[in-house]
Amino acid sequence: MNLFADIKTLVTDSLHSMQATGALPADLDFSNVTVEPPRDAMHGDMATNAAMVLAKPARKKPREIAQTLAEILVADPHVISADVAGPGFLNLRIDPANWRAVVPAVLQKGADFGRSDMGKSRRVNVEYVSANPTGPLHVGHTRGAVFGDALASLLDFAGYDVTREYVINDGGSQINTLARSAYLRYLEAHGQEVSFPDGVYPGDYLVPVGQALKEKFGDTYVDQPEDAWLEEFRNFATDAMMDLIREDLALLGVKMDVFFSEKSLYGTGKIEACLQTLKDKGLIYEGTLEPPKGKKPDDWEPRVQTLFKSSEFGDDADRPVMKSDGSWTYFAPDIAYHHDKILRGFDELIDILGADHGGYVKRMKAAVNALSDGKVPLDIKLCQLVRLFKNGEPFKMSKRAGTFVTLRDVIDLVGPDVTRFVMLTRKNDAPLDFDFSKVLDQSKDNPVFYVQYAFARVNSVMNKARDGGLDVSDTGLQNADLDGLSDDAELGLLKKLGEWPRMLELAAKHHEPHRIAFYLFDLASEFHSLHNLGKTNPEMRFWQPENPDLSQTKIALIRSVAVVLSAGLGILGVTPMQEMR
RNA sequence: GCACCCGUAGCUCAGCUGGAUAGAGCGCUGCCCUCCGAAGGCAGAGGUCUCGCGUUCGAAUCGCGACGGGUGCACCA
Repeated sequence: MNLFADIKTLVTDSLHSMQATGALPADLDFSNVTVEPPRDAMHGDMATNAAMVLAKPARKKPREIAQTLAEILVADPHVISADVAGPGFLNLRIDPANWRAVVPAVLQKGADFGRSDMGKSRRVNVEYVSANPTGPLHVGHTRGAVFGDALASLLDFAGYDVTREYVINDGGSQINTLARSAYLRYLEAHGQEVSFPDGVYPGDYLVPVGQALKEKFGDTYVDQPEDAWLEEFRNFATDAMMDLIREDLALLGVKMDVFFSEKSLYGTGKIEACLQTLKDKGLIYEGTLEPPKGKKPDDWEPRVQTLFKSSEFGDDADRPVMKSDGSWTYFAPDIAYHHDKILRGFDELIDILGADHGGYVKRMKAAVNALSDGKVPLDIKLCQLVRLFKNGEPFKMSKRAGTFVTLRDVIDLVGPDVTRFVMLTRKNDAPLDFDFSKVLDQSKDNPVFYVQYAFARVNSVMNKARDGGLDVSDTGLQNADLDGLSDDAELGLLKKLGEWPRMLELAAKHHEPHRIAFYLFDLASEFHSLHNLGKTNPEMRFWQPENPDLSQTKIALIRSVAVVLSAGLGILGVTPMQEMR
């Protein structure tokens, strides 16, 4: 159930009947009509802007339309009052019974309450992390991983058919660097003194790879030229790094459906076929680009290359797909990869990238637009930097990797739940401060704790009531008489619960999982507030041993809060805690 | 120079794609436990939504132009 959607339907039905009686002209677009919570609760339960939106096309005064609409709406049993306010707002008061009905709906559906079919099972591919397989994941990857995973879960909850995908960049030259770095560790494993020049990866994580290479190949490659071992070491090291990355992801609780190898595009004709498709559309040509503006490279000279006409799709310039020596640029296999996703039948594509890839957005959207004839939308979400602190001091070095803080470092220090929640308390395009000391703080200053605590607190009350002999099972609570929920604070909490399905659809529509984190914080806040009323006013306590019926009513409400908290945390990938330790 | 992101309370940030008197948390001031978990709650002070022009019934939100901050601008991946 989604009360806001129900009332919106009621409003549009009423508008149609106004058209039938001639109160409104027949040809009107209702798509801008909204039903939403008013900013100020004093105004009512819901407000609609229908009269103001329609005033101009209908050539009527907004207040006049609102008045007629109000008369129709109050006739409906759901609506207690409909008042015209301000320039033409229509404020609605809903029969509290409608809000109370949220409770049995939550208790019956459990964690599925709020699930939506807005996605209509459309197939969405969410590509995230996709770190180069050259070492362990670091904090930057962590944010992208958490964001992508939560977004995927959110879309799933909203009725999309979601595929979580990781593309392994195993085709580029950084893999050669990895192989050479592994070779040095291999020599080291044979007791040789090695040094690590600039341009190779010095991290300790390659030590075991060197050992494993020794076990596998013995001393076969010890004094051999690069040609002899490069291919072999590339494959071995890439596999080892992907195992490492999979372990990292597992620590975070991230599970991918597909690991796509970029290498699989080479030598299979896929890149060629993709570019031929573009060529057939007249979007590939031989040409010369302008020199780059700003810092001009010293060695720049005009050269003829194979270019993609991305400027026809809003990019600033055309982009090269082939170098002058005839090899592919990075862009070419990436286009082919997105082409592959289109060919696999996805209706929508989403890429999660680091903010440093901002320059890539327009050209990739251009390519997808061209290849799908504008039919498959591509949304690219850029995740800003994470700034790490400890006790207010910047935190930079890792014991493991030496040069950067790894995902494992973060998980070891604060655990996956805290990591995930904190990283989702900011929208993706805002930088995030992550202070190791603050995120572990057990107080209301820490949103993670605050939300978890609300859940634990509900459980605590329920345990107490259960010990007192009350039936607090979900089926038992469904039978509670909810008329006893009449206090403003209780109704406020009911309304907040009623907003959950609506909030969720908006978050899914905008690809913004952070909205869930903020909602959960608000919900927890209203719960704590209500809980506190019982401190001074015993009648407001949830568990009142002398009044089991009323207790059951109140506990049905807070149990619903716990269910929604749990569902929301579940989408974010955070495990709710029964009790705080 | 160009593109993208950002600019909201002293600080860190929300603001539901144009709605009503712009909201939280921290910090500051003052309150509330013989208490279902005070690991909490309530109240107060604090704003020219960076600035200007425009669009309209109505702008923090949309458009244009400044200013300030970040990121990216190679045949790198």
